Amino acid sequence: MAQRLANSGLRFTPQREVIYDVLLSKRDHPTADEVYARVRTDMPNISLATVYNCLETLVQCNLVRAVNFERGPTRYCPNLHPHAHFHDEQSGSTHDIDLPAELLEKVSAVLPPGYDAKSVEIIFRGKAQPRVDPAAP
Amino acid sequence: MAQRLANSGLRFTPQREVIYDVLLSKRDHPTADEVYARVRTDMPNISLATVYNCLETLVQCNLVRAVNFERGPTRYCPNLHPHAHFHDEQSGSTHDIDLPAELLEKVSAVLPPGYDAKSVEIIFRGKAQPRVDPAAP
DNA sequence: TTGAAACTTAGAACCATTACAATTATCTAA
DNA sequence: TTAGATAATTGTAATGGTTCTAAGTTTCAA
Ligand SMILES: [Mn+2]
Ligand SMILES: [Mn+2]
Ligand SMILES: [Zn+2]
Ligand SMILES: [Zn+2]
Repeated sequence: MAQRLANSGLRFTPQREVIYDVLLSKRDHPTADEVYARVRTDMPNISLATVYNCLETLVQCNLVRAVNFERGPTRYCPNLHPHAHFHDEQSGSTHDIDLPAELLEKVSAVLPPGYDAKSVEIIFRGKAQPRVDPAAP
Repeated sequence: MAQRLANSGLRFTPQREVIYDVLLSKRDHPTADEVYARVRTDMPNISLATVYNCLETLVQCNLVRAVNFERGPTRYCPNLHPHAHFHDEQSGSTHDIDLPAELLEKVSAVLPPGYDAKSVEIIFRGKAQPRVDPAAP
């Protein structure tokens, strides 16, 4: 992380570190407000403005992805693998869906000549069954 | 249109009609503000609140799709065919990309068991070359 | 160690959208 | 063809996530 920041002329700060830790430790695509609440248990005097600033910084240096559903608050995701998002409309929860490189190629292949896509974003909406743990009693 | 509205117990109003006409006549994914500006040339006393209300109504009865890019203002699209959106980051313009049913199936096939998607949204970002008209001199 | 550049902070401002409450229009059924 | 119930429109205020600002603080290369 320090390396990635330095590469962009950015500095390593306690605020950036704890925010990134929060994202890594619970990967449920929290909003800035949720990150703020979690970070405050470790760093009670951090400001919400700093949370926004740091999240933006982490997105800039490609450690974190910003995800949007309709006009709701932006959510933050530290999963750097190519993946889609499944938005469960009942629970409001968001799940990562792995995307094989092969599928991404097939998707980009629908673009007519002249279109040069730098990124592809795929969002599913619907409901996800709560999986039953097969090891449960 | 009147039929589609009546089916949902909604009324056919001049405001709804002119807003839908505006969307059909220039399919460049305008924002509510842009729709408001266009509608006012025909109906100068319409209110912005009504534009928002009517757009929402058209979305509800499936005559129009709402499209969002990051946190920018919602854009509105009367194209009912399954299609993706290509967002040109230089010009800010948005283009429809036709999606073959076959591709949509392949995309949905990446979902693990237990996930039931009601809709799939695909957004490309990048740059689109201005196409040269082959019939031009 | 120092100092320039970067960062954090509290609070104000922004802006797309939604809520509100009063007025007006639509449309069903007498 | 109206009456009147229901739905829609309107101007304006409020909301909420986010960004801006300007003052103080920290980082880190030299
Ligand atoms: Mn947020
Ligand atoms: Mn809009
Ligand atoms: Zn994710
Ligand atoms: Zn479209």
